[in-house]
Amino acid sequence: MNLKQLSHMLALSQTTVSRALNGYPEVNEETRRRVVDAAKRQGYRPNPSARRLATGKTGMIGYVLPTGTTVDIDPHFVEFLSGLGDYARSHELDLVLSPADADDQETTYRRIVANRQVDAVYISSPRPADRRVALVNTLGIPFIVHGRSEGFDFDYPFTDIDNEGAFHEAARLLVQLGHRRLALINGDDRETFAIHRERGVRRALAASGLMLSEQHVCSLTMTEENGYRAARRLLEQSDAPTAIACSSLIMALGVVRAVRDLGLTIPGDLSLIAHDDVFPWLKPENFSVPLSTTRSSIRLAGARIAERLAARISGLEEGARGEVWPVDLVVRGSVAGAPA
Amino acid sequence: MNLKQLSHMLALSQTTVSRALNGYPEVNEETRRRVVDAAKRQGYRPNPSARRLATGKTGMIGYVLPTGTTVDIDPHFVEFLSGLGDYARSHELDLVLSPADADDQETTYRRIVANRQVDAVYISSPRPADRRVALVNTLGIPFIVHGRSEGFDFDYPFTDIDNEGAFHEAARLLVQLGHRRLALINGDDRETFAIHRERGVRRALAASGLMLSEQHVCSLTMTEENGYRAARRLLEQSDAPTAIACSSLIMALGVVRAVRDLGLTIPGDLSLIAHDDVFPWLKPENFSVPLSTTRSSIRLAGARIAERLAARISGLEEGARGEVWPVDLVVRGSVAGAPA
DNA sequence: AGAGTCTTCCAAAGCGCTTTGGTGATTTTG
DNA sequence: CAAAATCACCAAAGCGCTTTGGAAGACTCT
Repeated sequence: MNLKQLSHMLALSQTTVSRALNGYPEVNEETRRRVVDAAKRQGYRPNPSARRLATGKTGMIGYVLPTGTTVDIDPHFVEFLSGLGDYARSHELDLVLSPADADDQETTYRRIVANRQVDAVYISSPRPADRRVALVNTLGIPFIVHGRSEGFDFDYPFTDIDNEGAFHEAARLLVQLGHRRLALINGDDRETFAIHRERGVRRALAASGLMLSEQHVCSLTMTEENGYRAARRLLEQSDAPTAIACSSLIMALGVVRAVRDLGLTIPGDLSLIAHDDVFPWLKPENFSVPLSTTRSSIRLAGARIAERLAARISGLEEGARGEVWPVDLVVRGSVAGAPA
Repeated sequence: MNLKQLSHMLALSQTTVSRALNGYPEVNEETRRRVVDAAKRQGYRPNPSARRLATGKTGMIGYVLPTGTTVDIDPHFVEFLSGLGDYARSHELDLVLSPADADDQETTYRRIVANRQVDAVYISSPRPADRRVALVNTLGIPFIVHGRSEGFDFDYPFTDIDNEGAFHEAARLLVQLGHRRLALINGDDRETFAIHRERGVRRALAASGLMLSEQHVCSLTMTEENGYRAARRLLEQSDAPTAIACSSLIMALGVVRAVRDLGLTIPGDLSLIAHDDVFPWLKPENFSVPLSTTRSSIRLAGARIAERLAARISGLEEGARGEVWPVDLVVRGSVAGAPA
């Protein structure tokens, strides 16, 4: 059932039927009702291919997915997707993932924009002066950044959490508990979130006249194994830290294992706070010693970004507003006063 | 730069240019070269919207993503996606995720087929007599099932691993080591993979005249917390098992925690084998006691399924061939002879 | 009553591609 | 050497929508 047939059986022109269905004003309300009724009864659904050829609108949002045999997709992605999908579903939006060579995403961005394959895109895991952000900004496609970039001469719309504030609070608490030697097990420090977290820790330490020494900060992709390695390295130093802030729950698993392997205890010998993106399958309260966390649901972020993208597509949102969400500091058993 | 302009500057008809570019035979090789050259030089790329309106081909593969506030996307998904994306990238295929109400995916399948939004789809986490499989089969869109369904009067194409064989081998090893009371911590037993795994364990036990008692099998979604709960329940029974087969590494984390909480040891008091889908961020060899596993890379499965979908789209693959991959049993420190 | 203004509808022109159904020119065939 | 086959190309008709540029009729206003 296409528009031609439908309009024919209604004895109306395609124009009128199209307009009736799309809510244009120049059609009699009585006629509109007839049309809408008939369309529903006949199960008419406009062919999206035809519509996009005519309008350029696709009803899809895009994401360029960096791939490669040595490239791993972040497990956070799936939670983000849950939120995004949940919103998108209720608004009949689809998500198209365009796999790209991790070292050349630009080609893909250009392609999906030139081909008008999607109405908007989002960008995740941004770095300072991220080229993708600059690119989509000049290409002129609606977009939202999940996280923040830095160092541009233009503004852009983003949704981020207060990484600096979160890790500032975490470090401040540890300092107040008497810790003098803090360490940070961070994610990839080419990404902005990691930079902000380090900044937060340093600021908290500086406020008490302390420093984060270079050998007390690790920056690694967030795997259990890397968490273990980092923790061992830190704890086997002569001036081993008495407290660690850790950028991920998965890494924290490794930290806990290292602590155990070394015959130490949490929080007796080491206090630990990790960032929790809220996975359904791994909860900080279930660690053998319940883990203190800075908590922010990445799933909610996904839903929010879908919402903003939808708003931009339909012209309801404009400009370069950035929003920064506060992060909860949840104190559980893994922190205590510094050992004597 | 569109076809019209290109053909005009070449002083050829759109027909000839189109055919030259798409490799049709009825065009002089010399002319074809001219056309291809010009197209490359001008950076001409056919508008996909127009092409799909004309041909119905989209260059996209689809996946219906079950969503809902209470629905969690399986973390395995992201690894599967890595493989899928890696293949898709090299073949200029995009993936479109259509979020659907988890309780009504049929509407979405019908929509993407009726609208010709994708050239093929894949289905994951199938159950016996899975309605989605029956549906796409009748809808007539090319598809591959990742995993297996059961109980249809038709065949369908799938790629699965030998779950029954894997857990049969695992259980057989444990029995040979003298274990008499085995337990199974399984995934959702409405899904085929879980049924097959249980079948494998039962078969191995039966071969030695043993049984899998009802209170020794747990079926839960695969989270750390559920692994913990299941293990505690099992180990606090009067006839506690001396060996556990576990369907996921994430659950195994919980099992290990439970064992520790109960003051038991692996493998002294309990032998443990888990299934490993090969995550980059959590490796069985890094468990405090290295974990024995049945191993099969879900990422490779993703790449294979993308490959088969591509083959089906281009007509290179037909029929209902199912393939079943063998699974490695990797023995590490977490198994030992049954305690006396 | 005639001019202007809405209201409500329509015919037809895109959107940019593929594909059908030819048409001359050249080569092959009996 | 005429007939048949092949080659290399083209004009135009879709694909199914949206949107432009009217146009007919009803209504208002002076």
